[in-house]
Amino acid sequence: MVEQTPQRKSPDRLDAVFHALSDPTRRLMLRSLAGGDRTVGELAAPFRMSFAGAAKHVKTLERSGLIRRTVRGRTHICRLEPAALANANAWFRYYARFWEQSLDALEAVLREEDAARGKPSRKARKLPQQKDRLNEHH
Amino acid sequence: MVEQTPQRKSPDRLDAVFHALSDPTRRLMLRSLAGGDRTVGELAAPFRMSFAGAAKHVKTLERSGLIRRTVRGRTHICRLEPAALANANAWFRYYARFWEQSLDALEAVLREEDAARGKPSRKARKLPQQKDRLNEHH
DNA sequence: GCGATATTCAACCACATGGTTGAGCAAACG
DNA sequence: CGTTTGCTCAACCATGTGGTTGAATATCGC
Repeated sequence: MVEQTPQRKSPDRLDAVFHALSDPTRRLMLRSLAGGDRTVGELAAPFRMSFAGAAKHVKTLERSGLIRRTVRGRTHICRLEPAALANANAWFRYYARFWEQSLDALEAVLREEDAARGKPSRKARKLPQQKDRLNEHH
Repeated sequence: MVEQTPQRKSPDRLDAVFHALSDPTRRLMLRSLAGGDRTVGELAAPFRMSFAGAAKHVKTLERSGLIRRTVRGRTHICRLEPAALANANAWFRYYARFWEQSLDALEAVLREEDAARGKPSRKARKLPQQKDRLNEHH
């Protein structure tokens, strides 16, 4: 039997957050919002799709809680809402515990950007014997 | 300019990864896998849905790259494949700095980013010239 | 061999999703 | 005032998704 979920604290918002993130258009919109608040029109502009189509994506982001919108006159200004992302990030952190061994391998991947060449430090992390992994760590 | 930064490594895998994570059943399966390798039957057992239904979820996880399966006899053993998760985690890392900016003192982040380049006061609100395409293929 | 086990596969269903178009509506502009 | 702007809404369509059932396919135990 599978234990009760680690996501019980943020009930089903995680579903919406991850779903929102699963679309490249919406990720790019978030990326744009990372540079500052944007109107729906500004968010929609870069995409080839219709305005209403892009506005749907904005609404999806809003429903997920990732962004918030304030109406000012006829323009709707969107801004990031970091709380929702924090939940998803917490999810990753939770699982990072279990995947710790592989996670420092992934750290290496992330650093590859900086240390792409230069040092062949190659930590040779013993390429884990998949037998005893993550059982001692809770 | 909108750089395609974090997604370029595994082109559309991010879509699949976030999509896989957007379902609570699949997240619970991942949680089970965090405790060790599992057969498809073991993964499916805790859920009230049909076996074939659960097996579909397993397949979705596999397609996303989050898990890998090795066939041994008639049983299929699934194990976590953290590399895919690494990309999603990298995505979070990338956006974390923008998020912090809206969370607390944005000047700190701006200083770290721009002071090195010598660009003084900066209004993040300014709309960048993103008229150029960022649609398609990210 | 036989039968039980572990799994995939195919067909099907209800419904959500991503996209379109066209209309409608409130606010800003001249 | 009327017209344009910014945006939502509703209808529609194609495809995808989560779920079912009923096979079919290997494999293990006897």
